Amino acid sequence: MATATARQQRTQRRRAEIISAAIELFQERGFHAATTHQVAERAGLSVGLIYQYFGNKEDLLRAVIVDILGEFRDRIPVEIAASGADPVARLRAGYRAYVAVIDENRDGTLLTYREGLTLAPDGREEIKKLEIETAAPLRDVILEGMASGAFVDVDVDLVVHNLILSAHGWALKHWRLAKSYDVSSYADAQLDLLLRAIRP
Amino acid sequence: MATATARQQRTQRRRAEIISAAIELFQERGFHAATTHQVAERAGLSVGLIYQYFGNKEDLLRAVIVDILGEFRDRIPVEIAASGADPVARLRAGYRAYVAVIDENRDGTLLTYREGLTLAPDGREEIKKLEIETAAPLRDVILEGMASGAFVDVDVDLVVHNLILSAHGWALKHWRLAKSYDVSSYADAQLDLLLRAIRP
Amino acid sequence: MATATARQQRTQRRRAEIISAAIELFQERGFHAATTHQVAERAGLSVGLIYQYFGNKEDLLRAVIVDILGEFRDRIPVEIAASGADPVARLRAGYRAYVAVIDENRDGTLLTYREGLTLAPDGREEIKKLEIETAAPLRDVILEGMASGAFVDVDVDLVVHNLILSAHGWALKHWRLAKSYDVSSYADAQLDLLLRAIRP
Amino acid sequence: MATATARQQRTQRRRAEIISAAIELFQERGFHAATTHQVAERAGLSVGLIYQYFGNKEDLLRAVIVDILGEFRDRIPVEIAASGADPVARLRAGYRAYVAVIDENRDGTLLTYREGLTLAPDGREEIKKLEIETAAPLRDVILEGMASGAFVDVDVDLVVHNLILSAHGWALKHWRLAKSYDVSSYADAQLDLLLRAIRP
DNA sequence: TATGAATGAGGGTTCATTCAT
DNA sequence: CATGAATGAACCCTCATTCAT
Repeated sequence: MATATARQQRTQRRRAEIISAAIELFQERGFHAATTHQVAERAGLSVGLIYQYFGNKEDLLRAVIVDILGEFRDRIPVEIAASGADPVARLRAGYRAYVAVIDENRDGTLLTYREGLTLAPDGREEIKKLEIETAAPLRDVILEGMASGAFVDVDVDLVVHNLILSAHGWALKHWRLAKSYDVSSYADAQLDLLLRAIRP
Repeated sequence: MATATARQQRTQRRRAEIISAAIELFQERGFHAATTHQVAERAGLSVGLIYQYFGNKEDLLRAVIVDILGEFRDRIPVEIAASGADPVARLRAGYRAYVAVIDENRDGTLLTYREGLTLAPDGREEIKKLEIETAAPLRDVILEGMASGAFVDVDVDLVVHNLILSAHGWALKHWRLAKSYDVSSYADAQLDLLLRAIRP
Repeated sequence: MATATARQQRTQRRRAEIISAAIELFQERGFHAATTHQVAERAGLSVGLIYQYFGNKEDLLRAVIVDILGEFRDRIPVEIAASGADPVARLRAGYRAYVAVIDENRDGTLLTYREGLTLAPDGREEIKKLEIETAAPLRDVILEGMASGAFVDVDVDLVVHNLILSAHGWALKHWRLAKSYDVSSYADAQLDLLLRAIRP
Repeated sequence: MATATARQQRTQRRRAEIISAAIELFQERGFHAATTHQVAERAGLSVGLIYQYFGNKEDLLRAVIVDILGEFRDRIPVEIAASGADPVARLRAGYRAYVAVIDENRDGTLLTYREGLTLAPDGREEIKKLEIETAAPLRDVILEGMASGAFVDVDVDLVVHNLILSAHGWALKHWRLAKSYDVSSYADAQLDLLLRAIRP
């Protein structure tokens, strides 16, 4: 039905608008300091509506974080796929994409760190699952590399853990890193360091 | 005067009690969700007293973070000094101490991550300074090692940044890492990886 | 639009309800001793709403005082205008109206005296301006009288100052004056005294 | 006993110091905004001591007001007595003294107005009694004048009421009056006006 | 659907007052 | 007498949430 579809689209748009406003506000002032009224105002609609789209403030936070993590899940595999077959090239592409997403969303990344515990256990589990899902493509690349002999045998999970930490580090310590690096050179420097450790 | 000293000691103890209770509560429920009344109750004293020792809730948070960072500043140099002259041994000692402090203080570490941004600019600056101070001993060890030829030439600050991130990683992702590592093996695994990258 | 008007009316009514409750309470117990919860309770609505209509407790006090002063501004000129052309009659009408308003609003008048200084400089200025505005009609009457020869030349401002003080005196010392006077006889006695001084 | 006397003197001095500090503070910030700690600090002693000299904060306020009113009670009769036998001269002397005390203690006068109601009924009664006592000398002067034919027959209490109101008016509306008058000319102008009304 | 007026529990903070030293 | 650390009741204010329109 055309009407139903139109309505659904409208709903989708509304949701996106609210999430977008919430991301901005949560980043600017932190989840707790930002009020639902402010979110409503910035999104250009009424408080009541927020409660129709998201049951409560915490659910909105969850949606916001999921939205951010979603970008990683969507973009990293694409970039890896587009980079050919060489494990090193694939790793480089994946990591660079990861850091790029973080850079475009620096405050959002911090938000995930700051407010992860704010969520109730349910939400926390959802986030953890998404984080693992997000890291999976990088994990696969390392595994492939190890299988093909391009990388030595190491604890994949530790390496992935480090990759992700170092990527997040770009947001976490941006105030210091930005003096010596830009996104691209940071990613390269980290990759060089890692490759020295895991190349045969 | 004995009395003056006794009073000072009492004051010190009180401060420590409050900070300790605050760390627990802030980490359990988050800074915003924890109430000053709860902190008072857990510390076994009255709300009013908290406000006599720390001007307000945010100052308490600041004190808590400073207190945690202080432990790094105090313990790492000692461990390094006690480990002899070999750069690798010194690095190992310093990093292990760092990870150990984090492990003993996992809640506090997470707190620093979560709530560091909650502070007003002033407090944030203070924390940043302390963080740099805290990292200095590790930084010196790397520099010595590079000077003596024990390590190849790399960007010291990047390496130190990674060391600290990976140490914090132990607290940040403890829920996952604890399945494969204990503190000690985690530190060793990370050191091995790093040494592969920076040894000639 | 009917709805908009209805809403505005409702808003006006709410404001008036809150102000009315506040006048009562502030006068009964003093501004500081009265709590916002008490005001809300007496007005039959919630605390939160008070803060939606008036930003904070002090602003409520300001509104209360402005409201009271407004009655003078509205009523005195009307009474004067309705009293003909004779300066003495006009003075009498104006002053009696002034005292009448005070009598109907004795609590409010005392409040102005007691709590006027409680306001921050901004509010104080606003009040001062209103006070001057309030006195203007009486001032004009005296000036007319002097111009027409009905009154001798005196310092208008001093005379007006005394008129207002003596009117306020009815509220300030009501506990004593009420033994000998009622509103009307008080106003007359004061007028007689004044006229002896300023009639040629 | 010399020691007992010395102790009493010390007590008297302490009391005076506290009252003096309290007057300053209460005037500067109002009774409610001033804290007992601030009073203690300004008086150069500990909070606890205030509670030994005055049972509680309200009693301190009462003492402060009594102290101020005491000055009227002490000075006006002296000035009247020193001004000879002429009723007009005596009235002038008494009123000028009254206004002078107010001028020297402008904030204290306002304090009496603002905080009179703050006191519990007991204290309020005490103040009222003192006010009447304070006005008595002026009342007597008017009565004498009426008896001697220097003044016409009027309601003494109304006249005294006006005298005192106008004197207080100097403190209450000082911000406006100070543009046209100083203490002395204000007293004279008021006296002139009054004398036109009550001289035969 | 959409609004926003209304609610009220709860939090940070203050400060008069006490009491062990 | 004198101190000042300690208490805790109480206040102002915020803000997530609801619901009549």
